[in-house]
Amino acid sequence: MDMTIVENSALFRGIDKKKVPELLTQLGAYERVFGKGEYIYREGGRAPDAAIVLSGSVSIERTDAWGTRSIISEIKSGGMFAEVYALVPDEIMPVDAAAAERSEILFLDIRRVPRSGCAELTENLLRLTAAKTLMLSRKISHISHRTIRGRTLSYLSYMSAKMGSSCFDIPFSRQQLADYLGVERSALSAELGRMRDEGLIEFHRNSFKILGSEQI
Amino acid sequence: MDMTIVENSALFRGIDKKKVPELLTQLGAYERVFGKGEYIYREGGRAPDAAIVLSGSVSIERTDAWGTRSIISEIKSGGMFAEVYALVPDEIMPVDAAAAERSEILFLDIRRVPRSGCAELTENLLRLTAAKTLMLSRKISHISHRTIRGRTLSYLSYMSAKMGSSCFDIPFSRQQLADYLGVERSALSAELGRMRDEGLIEFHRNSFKILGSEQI
DNA sequence: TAAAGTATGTTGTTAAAACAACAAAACGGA
DNA sequence: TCCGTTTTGTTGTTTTAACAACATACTTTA
Repeated sequence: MDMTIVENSALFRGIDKKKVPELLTQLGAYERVFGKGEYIYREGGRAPDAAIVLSGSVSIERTDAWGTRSIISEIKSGGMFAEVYALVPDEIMPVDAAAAERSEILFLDIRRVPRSGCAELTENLLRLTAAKTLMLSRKISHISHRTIRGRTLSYLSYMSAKMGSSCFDIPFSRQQLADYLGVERSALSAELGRMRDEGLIEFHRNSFKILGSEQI
Repeated sequence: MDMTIVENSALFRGIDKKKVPELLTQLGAYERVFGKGEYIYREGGRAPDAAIVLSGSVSIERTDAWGTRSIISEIKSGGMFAEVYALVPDEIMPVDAAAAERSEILFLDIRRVPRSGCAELTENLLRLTAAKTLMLSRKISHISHRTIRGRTLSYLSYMSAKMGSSCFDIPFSRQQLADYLGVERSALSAELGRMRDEGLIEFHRNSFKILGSEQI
C-alpha cells in the first residue's frame, strides 16, 4: 500500500506519519482492488465504510428514471468518497461508485474516528464535512435564483468577495460554469454578453471584472 | 439557564446529563440575551462560536444585491445555528442571524468538541454535520433538473423510496414545495395537474400516489 | 505557421416557466 | 352551519431559457 497517498489524503493530512498505521488498524482498514467498470458501491445500497482511492480513479455516476446515465464526479488518487453516507446510519446511496480504471481502494470504518483517540483525525473529518456543507449551501444559494442573470451575478459576486477584488479569474470554463449553475452554455454566453452591453461586467474568457458604482 | 433545552438539543442528546455542565465549561460556553431585532451574527462577518437557542427564536436572513430581504430559516428553542461556519476557519457568514424576539443564546466553541474527551458529543456533531450535507445534496439533486416536471418527479420518487410505498404524504404545502423546488406555486400546481392527466400520479392535497407500470 | 480541434460568442426559433388574475375547494372559528 | 380566510387549481399572457446552428477566437501540435 502506498502510504504517502494515505498520509497526504485530506483525512490524514497533518497527522504524525508514525501514528498512521496504528490508526488504520483502529479504523478496521482493508484494501481491495477493483477492475475497470466494477462497482464499488451501488445506488440503492448502503455504504458502510468511507473509501480512499489509493491508485486509479473512481467515477460517481447516476442513472435517472429515463435510463440516462450521467457522471457526477471523478475521484482521483488520494480522494475520498462515501464518507458522509457512512457517517449517517441507514442512509441509502443515491449514486453508483464505479472504478473508472483498475483501482486500489482503502476502506475505513469512519464512524470509529471519534473513538480513535486522535483528535487531529477527528478535527480533519469534522472540518472536511463542514466544508462540504458550506460548498453545497453556497451552490444552492447560486442556483436558487431563477434567472441566468441572477445565478451568474450571485456566483460572480461571491467570487469577487472571496478574491477581495472586483477583478478576478474563475476556475471554470464556460461549459463548466454553465453546468455548475445548471444552465445552458450558449444561453450563459448570451447573458454574459448582455451584462457586458449593459455595463454590469467586463470579461475575457476566465477573467472577470465587476463594474460597481465606481468603475475605473 | 434551562438545562433541559441543552440536554435535549441535537448536539447533547443521549449524553449523560451529569456530564453536560462540565462539557459546557470545556467548550467555553457563555450565555447572552438579545433583544428583538438585534443581530447575533452579521453577513460578511465571522461566526467564531456555534449558537444554541435557549429561549425565543432566531431568524436567518439575507439581503440580496438589490436590497430585497428574505428569511431563509427560523431557528426555534433548542435549535442550533452557525456551527458549520464556526468549524471552518476563516469562513465568512453569507447571512444575518437576528433575534426574532427576545432570545437567550448559548455560545459554544464548537472546535473544542473533538478534544472534549466525550466521544458521544463528537459523534453527535459529526452525524449532524454529515446529515446536513446529505440533506443539501438531495436538494441539489432535485433542483438540478431543469423542468418543473423533472424536479417534481425527482422529489416524489425520493419521497416514495423513503416511505417505502407508492402512496405517501409529503410534509409540505404547495407553496412550501414550490419554494423548496425553486419554482412558481401556480406553475407547480399546473404541472401536477398535467401529470395526473397523463396518468403519472394521483394526488389530493398532501397525499400522493405514484403510478408505475402496475397501477392498481 | 498552417491546420485541426476546442472553446466561446451570436442569433433566431421553440419550449417552458413566471406572472397575473381569478375560480374552486378546504379549513377554522363564531 | 355560515362566513371569512387560506390553500389549491386553472387559464391566458409575457418573459425567459433551452435548443439548434453557425461564426469567431483561441490552442495545440504536426
